This record gives sequence, C-alpha cells and structure tokens, in this order.
Amino acid sequence: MAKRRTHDPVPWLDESQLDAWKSLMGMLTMLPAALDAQLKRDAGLNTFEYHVLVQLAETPDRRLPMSALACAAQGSPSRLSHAVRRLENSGWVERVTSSEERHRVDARLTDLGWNKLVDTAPGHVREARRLVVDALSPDQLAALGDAARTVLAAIDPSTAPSARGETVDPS
Amino acid sequence: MAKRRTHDPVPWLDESQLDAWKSLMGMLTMLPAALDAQLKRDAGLNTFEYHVLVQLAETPDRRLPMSALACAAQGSPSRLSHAVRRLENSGWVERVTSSEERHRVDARLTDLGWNKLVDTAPGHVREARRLVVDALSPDQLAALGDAARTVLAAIDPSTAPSARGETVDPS
DNA sequence: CTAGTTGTGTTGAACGTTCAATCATGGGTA
DNA sequence: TACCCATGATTGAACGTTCAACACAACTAG
Repeated sequence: MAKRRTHDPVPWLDESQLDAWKSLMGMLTMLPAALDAQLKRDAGLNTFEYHVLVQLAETPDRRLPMSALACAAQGSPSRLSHAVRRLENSGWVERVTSSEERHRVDARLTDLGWNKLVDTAPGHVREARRLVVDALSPDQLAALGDAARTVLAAIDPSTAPSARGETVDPS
Repeated sequence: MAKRRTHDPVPWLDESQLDAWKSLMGMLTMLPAALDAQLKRDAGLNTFEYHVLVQLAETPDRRLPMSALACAAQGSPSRLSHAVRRLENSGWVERVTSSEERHRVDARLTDLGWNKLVDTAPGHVREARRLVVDALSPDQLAALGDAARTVLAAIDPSTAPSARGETVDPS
C-alpha cells in the first residue's frame, strides 16, 4: 500500500518475455503436482518425505542431525519435525539422540526405510524421465538446468555454486 | 509394491542429467515460495488468489463463470470456491448468479478488487523481473520458456499449443 | 552458582488444499 | 406430473505447511 508510487519504473513484460513467463508458471504449477501424484499413488509419500529418505540414504551412516537434514531436504525445522514424525510412525525412520551431545537428535533410516526407497526410487526416476529428462533434448535439458541455476542464484546468492566452497564429494 | 520388478529397465540419470534435475528441483521449491512470499508480504494475497484476480481483470466484463475461472487459474473447482470466498470477504470479488442461467455463478471483480490489482501488479512484476526475467539473458529466458512448454506437453498432451486450435490473439 | 543467551528441536493452532460427499438447477423421458 | 440423471458449484473433514511459542541443553559472564 505505502509502496504505491505511480512513477515507479516497472516496465511491463514484452510479448516473448510474457510467453516464457507464462510457460514457466504453468510448469511450476503442473510439474510438482504431477511428481507428487506419482509418489502418493505408488508409494504413499509426498515429495518432501521422499527427499528426506533420499538424503538419509545418501549419507554414510544413513543418519543425519535434524538441522542438517532440514537443510539438505530444503525444508524448515518444523516441517521436517512433522515429516519425521510421520515417517517414524511408518517405521521408515527413527530418532536417535547422539549419546555424546544429548541436545542433538539424529534421524536414522531404518532397514525398512531403505527397502522402501529401493522400491520407490525406480518409479520416481521413470516419471522424472517421462516428464522431463527424456521429454527434452539433451540441449534443452542442459539449458533448463542452466536457467534454473541462475534463477536460484538470483533468489539466494549464497546458494550460488560459484560463490561457495561447496563440499565436493571426495569419491 | 506390486510394481517392484528388479528387471525393469529404468536407467539412472547420468551426471549431467542429475545436475540439471537437481537444479530444476531447487527452482521448483524456491521460486514459488519466493513469489508467494512477495505477494503475501506486500499484498496479503497468495499466488492463486492473485491469479484469480488477474484472470478476472483480463476479461472484458471482469467476470467469469466459476468453472471457467477455475480452468483459467489452473485450480480445482473446490480450491476456487474457497479462494473466492476469501476474496469476497475482502470485498475484491463478488458472486453474481447469471440472471439467465440461474444454476451458473459468475465471479465478478469489484472496483475495489481492480484497484487492489493495480496496486499489486507492479510489485509482482518487479519481483518476477528480479528473480527470473532480468536475471536471465534473453536467450536463457527463451530456452527456459521452450523447455517449460515441452514439459507441459509431456504432462498433459492436450495442453500442447501445437496440438490445439488455440485461440490466437487476433491483434 | 545463577542469569542471560544461543543453538537445536518440538509443539499446537491457523491456514490453505484436497477429497469425498452434498446441494441445486436444468433438461430428458415416460 | 413425476422421476432420473447430468452439470455446476459448494461444503466439511482430513491432511500438510507455516508461524509463533515453547522446551531444553550448552555456553558466557558477572
């Protein structure tokens, strides 16, 4: 309200920009819904819960402190706490308090959770291929990834790969 | 569960594909959140409510049947019904039953709603420019739009512009 | 040894979306 | 007239996310 200044120079989008913007908005609404639907239907998981399991599975001990997991899965501490409670009720994850640091809680992927992921991942990758990876030409996919990276950098400069000492997987 | 077939040919993503996929997922989680946050903060609207107002404003009479509006704003009838109730409570939209077809309900943008949109749109466009349109080179933006269109076609072939007699703006 | 303070995690209520009824109106058909 | 079904729209409960408040341990300083 108070920001309303009629002389603000906010040039409108031209035709080609508007076209790209609308397509992007369309993808932003449809793609997450489609991926969510596949996971919900085939695995009874939502995208966030799936990502939580993936992050744990990609960790050496299959366990992570809640805060690190929240960061890795790109969710708030609260969101993670609720999600882990649901995953715990299903037996796929368990909370363990680190014996050394009693105020730190680790989420640990159970064997059941690992198997769940082994069952679930192929179907999800298949859907990812069907809707994106195989639907686009290699050049299109690379350009999409490039644009996405740039947008991410604009949203949060600290996420920019070039601007951080990203811990490189030492394999 | 029953779908688990270890011989299913689901090739994993190679390094460059995985890289693009992760960037895309990042954008898919961060960008809608960022746009939503701007609208919520500056206008007290969420993205869907904003789109509802926009769709009405772009219509000659500033009114549309609920079902047409739901389609235009890409939401379910139920979602629209709830959203219109909220917008109605704020005085930005009103429901009017078409005098001819009494079982049809139109949502109409009030003058208050029109002014609200006039106040809100520039800030939203500014944010869209900051995070996407101006953050990308023209080539990047065009490529992003192109990829998004292709993905949309993969999700719902009936949405594909090339496959439909899309009403082209006759200007 | 308290008193603040920070870091880490959880909780409950509020809010928005979804899902499965449900309501209301308008033809059809007999 | 009565009945049935299709269409358009709404409703209420269930679910997940957010937000603000809280709990708890560990550090720091007086």
